[in-house]
Amino acid sequence: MAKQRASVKDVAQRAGVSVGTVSNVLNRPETVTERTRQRVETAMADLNFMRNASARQLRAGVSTTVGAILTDLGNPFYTEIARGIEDRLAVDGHALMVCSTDEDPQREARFVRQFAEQGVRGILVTPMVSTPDRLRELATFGIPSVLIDSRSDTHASVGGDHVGGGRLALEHLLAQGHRHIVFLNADKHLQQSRHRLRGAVEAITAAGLDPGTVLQVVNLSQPTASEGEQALIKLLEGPEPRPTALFCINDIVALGVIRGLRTRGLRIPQDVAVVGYDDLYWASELMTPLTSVRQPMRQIGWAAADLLLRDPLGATHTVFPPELIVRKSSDYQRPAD
Amino acid sequence: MAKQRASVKDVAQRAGVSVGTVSNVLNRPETVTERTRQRVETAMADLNFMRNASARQLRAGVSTTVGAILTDLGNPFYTEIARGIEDRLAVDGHALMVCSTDEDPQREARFVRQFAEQGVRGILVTPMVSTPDRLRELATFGIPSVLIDSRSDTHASVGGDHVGGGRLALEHLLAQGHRHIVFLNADKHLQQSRHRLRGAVEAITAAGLDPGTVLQVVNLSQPTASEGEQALIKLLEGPEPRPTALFCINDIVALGVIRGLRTRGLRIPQDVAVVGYDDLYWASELMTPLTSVRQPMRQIGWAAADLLLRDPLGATHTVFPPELIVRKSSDYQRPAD
DNA sequence: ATGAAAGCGCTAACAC
DNA sequence: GTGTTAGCGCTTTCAT
Repeated sequence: MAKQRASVKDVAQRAGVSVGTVSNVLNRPETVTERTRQRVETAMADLNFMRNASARQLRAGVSTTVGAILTDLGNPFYTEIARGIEDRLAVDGHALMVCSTDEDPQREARFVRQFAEQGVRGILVTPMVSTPDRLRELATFGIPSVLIDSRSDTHASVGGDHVGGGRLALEHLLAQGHRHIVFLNADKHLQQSRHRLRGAVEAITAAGLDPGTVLQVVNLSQPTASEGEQALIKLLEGPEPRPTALFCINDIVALGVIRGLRTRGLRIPQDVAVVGYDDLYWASELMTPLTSVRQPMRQIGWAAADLLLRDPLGATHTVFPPELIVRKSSDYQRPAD
Repeated sequence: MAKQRASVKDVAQRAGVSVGTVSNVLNRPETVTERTRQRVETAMADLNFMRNASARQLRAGVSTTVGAILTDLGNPFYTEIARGIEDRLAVDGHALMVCSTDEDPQREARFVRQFAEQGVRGILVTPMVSTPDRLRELATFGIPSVLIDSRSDTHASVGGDHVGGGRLALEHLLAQGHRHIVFLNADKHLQQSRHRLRGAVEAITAAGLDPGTVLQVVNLSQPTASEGEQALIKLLEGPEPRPTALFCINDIVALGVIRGLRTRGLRIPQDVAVVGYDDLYWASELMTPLTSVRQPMRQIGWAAADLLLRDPLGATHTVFPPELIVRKSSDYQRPAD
């Protein structure tokens, strides 16, 4: 039933040449006479020959697939990155394997190993703290990797400037007169979280204010809409003073926060201002258009894949500057108390 | 520099057994003595042995990766499907290769071939009209495939009921009193487009009305927000009567339409009602909360992968029923003219 | 229960 | 310019 696929041997036979010649037209066509090349190519077409990538990789050691280990394929931030990666890989015909870690180190470790066994050409990863260690060993086996969206001294990386992004957001909120701000942050171990917090604190200090009194940090167990909404509820039920502004680690969390504020009849931005991060494509169309720190996700993905393919060694760090897009959710000048 | 990876040979040597035994430990541990199994496993751990998937696949013919050919990894509809696929594959340790066709048959053909060369275990694809032909040949080579989101007589498929979805949307709009409705549809060759249109027409006919006068169809070159907005502008500038309701092929198009209506000062739903499709997670939080036909994307992806892995032959069709979620964008009873 | 050896499809070195 | 051949790492008979 299952027909056998044609191999180089079959092609060679049909074209009346040796397998070596077939291999040559495949890999070094310039070394083959025009005439025989034609014959071989005809034979290939006739037999519908398809190279066996496993055999090729086993023998030649060349891999043409790249693995991407992302935090969550269900999150547009990461899929935009994936799209950028894909576009770059398509340029020279590489394939992309993907997986989501959901920030579980165990899962990540499994995927790293799986990709290594597949013999991928390299690995792109939106990392956790422990990730670089897991990748170092692979590097000794000749499997390079590039970190996305956060950096490490030992690895090449491509991402946004999170310190700058945090600073931008806070500068804006301070300028709008806010003095009780809550940062709905992700896991405190994540570099992005720490960097954005650092930027926020810098902005407050630079304004001559005390971070300890101006900024309260809440770490979410997951940066999702429902966690954002939960955290908001707790804040509203908590002790005074109520915050006048919320800085959210991403737009999805902000979405949940906006929903929660609306449900409770609080006005945005008059009662509470909201700032998100990533500037996802729907941010401008929300019930309250969302102020957000924009990152060029697709470019980041593209650049990361590009780095991996051209120059995976060395610890280059490509940083894309963030951009604050001010919209209604924070567009309100607060009167001084 | 680049250390060599340990092979079964190295493991065998270190454990003082033959490579056959190592292979047995890997593939049929029950046939090996407890004691030697221990020894081999220790050796593997010591050498940090990683199986070479290429060699394994070449020799044993088993592949542990699945290819998914999706329309667009940048679109949440497809990434939710991807996430569902991924979750199912993770259950038995399969890896996922993905790519976006952007509805380009050429690209699709390239990816099909690429996956075939990789020797994937099977292919999942959100197809175009010509897709089944492209896959049929692979089936004869023993590479099964499952269509997602649209069906064919020759292939297994998993997806939503688009006829039913179109019917739901139109029944609703007709009940609200609309008699001039525009369907912002995708490519007319896509099965989803045709099915949803058929459902829409059915609903109109069932209501005793004339589809020709009630429904106008506009086919978008791409189902994107900006194309949706463009189409809207043309409609508004076009001849009377202006439509009172817009049925959009997906929520992204609806997003553009809503933006366009707002920009031009038209009220939703009083002046124009809008209905989307897919019910993406932000639909309820838009400036005008969006009525939409919900599809269980993640489940669809999961079911498709499940089908591929368990029972890829035969032409099973799994259909998930759509659900209409009514929100403000269409929540207005139109007075009879 | 374990070992020896053939061979999956391909590439690359070498011979002609 | 083309043919011959060894061998990549693994699995799998077939002996023992």
